[in-house]
Amino acid sequence: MASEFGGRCFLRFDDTNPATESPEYVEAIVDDVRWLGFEPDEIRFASDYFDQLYAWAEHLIERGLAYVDDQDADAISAGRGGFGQPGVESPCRDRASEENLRLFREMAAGQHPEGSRVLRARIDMQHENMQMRDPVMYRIRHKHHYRSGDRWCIYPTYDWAHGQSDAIEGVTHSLCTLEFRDNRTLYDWYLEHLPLAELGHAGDRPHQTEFARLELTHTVTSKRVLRRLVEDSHVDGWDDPRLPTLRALRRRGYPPSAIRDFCGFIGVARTNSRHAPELLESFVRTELNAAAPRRMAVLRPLKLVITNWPTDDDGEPLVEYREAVNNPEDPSAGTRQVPFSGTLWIEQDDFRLEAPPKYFRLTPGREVRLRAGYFVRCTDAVTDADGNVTEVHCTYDPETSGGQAPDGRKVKATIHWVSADHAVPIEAALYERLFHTELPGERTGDPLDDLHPNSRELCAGVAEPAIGDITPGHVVQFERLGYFCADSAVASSADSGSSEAPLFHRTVGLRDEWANIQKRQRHSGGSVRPGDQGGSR
RNA sequence: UCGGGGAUCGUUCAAUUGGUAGGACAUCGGGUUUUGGUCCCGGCAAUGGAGGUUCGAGUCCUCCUCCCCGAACCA
Repeated sequence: MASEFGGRCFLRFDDTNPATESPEYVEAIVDDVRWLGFEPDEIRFASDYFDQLYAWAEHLIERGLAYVDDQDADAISAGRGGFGQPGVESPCRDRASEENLRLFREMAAGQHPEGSRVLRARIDMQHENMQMRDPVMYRIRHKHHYRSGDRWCIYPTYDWAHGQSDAIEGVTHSLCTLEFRDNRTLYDWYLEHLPLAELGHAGDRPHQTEFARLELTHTVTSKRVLRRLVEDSHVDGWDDPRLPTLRALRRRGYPPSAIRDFCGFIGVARTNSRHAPELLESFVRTELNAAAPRRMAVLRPLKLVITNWPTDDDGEPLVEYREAVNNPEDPSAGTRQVPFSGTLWIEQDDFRLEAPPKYFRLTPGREVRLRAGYFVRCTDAVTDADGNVTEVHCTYDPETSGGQAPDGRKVKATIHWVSADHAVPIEAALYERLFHTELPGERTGDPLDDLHPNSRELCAGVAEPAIGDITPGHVVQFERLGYFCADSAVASSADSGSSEAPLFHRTVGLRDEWANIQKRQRHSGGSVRPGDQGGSR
């Protein structure tokens, strides 16, 4: 927004609570923001302003607008009243300002125990907005702060720090999420009662604007719940590709530009809404379709033998190098050589002993095209004792080397493959939504009750040799399977068993028409709706 | 219970001062295609409800309904 209007953008950490701040979080957030593509003009901390905040607190005390309250947290809470019930004033509320000043200085000097007193703004205990019922400005915390060290033992609350920090920085537009709407009244009250002119900033004081947070279905964004997922090992860490955190999306291969496009497209609104992840995924696909190099990989291998494949003088099957385009969307990406021979791995999904309706792939008697290879016709299949297909036999047509038949006959499917003798083992992680419901926790109150039991499936697969070109952190399209990101973690946190195979995270699948057809076939599944038959109305 | 926000296709974001409700995702149909991908064409589909003002209301007024936030020494 700052760049759109030629302004400057500050990234500020409101580190007002020494108990919940740590440098690790700061570094992680700054790192995530940079990766997303934003360079803050300045990084600031509310703790930079503790001195000014303290001086302003005395300013309010001197004017009878703040007082030290000796009540404990429970008493203050009880005195605040409730929705529709007015609060009651604290017995300390009319203390003389000299005494308030003395007490406040003693608090700052460490002469009072933690929790014994607070400084409150003196506003209105009858106010219909709870934020205005004498909010707490300072609390005593005898704790070390990761930035201000042991200099302070009283710490400002968020409300007392936020607007003032904005004012000190000369911020004009202070953006925050919807739940702070009620706090805005207090934000304005503080700023109106402080000598901001002394700051020397030109123009108006800061103003707060609220907008709806970005929510997605089938996941959680609550820090509390995310932490539970991580700490209770439901996921592998903050960068587990199933999480919606920026570092997770990064590890999964989401291009930052796709995330930015998505955010720009949905815009900024005040409506509480929850976007379907499909929309984000469509931006990811658009980006990756243009940029990702193509390779062939087989995730659930099934052996295919070409029975009429020629052998060389030693009786060994011939090896042929086929030229394959690296990206049909980008001719400049060039081509590569892919080894082809008489024994190949194909996808189990690409063969059926008995083909269901609309199934275009391999089945006995049918001819399909091997991508960048030849037409092959299935002659028969070998099954084991349980009836599982273990091997598929085909014959190839040497005339179809160009991918077309000279006699003009067509095939309805093109399938991918990997030469068995040249296959390099890989491991692929396929992800489902982390939660199987749109709004996790809606039924039981606990989001974890809606965890998808199999949100990750690991496949031991094979890929063509040129997979070696794909370095960690980069995304490749496995043809017909989706986009996959080479894992960038030093040691894979996924339990990959004994395999040393490189790990690929499926960023997102390709649009899958066949999956839709199957879904429809399942839903119609022989049952006919009553109205469809009778023709009566 | 009181205060504050909000409500438009299945989902989501639009719609000058009141003037034909539009796009994207999803979905369905068709075309192209050596990825059932991409691309192209087309279809379906909405103003929460009831009144009122007006030639004309998603936009203005009244009442109602539903959803979200708010009673931390959290942010």
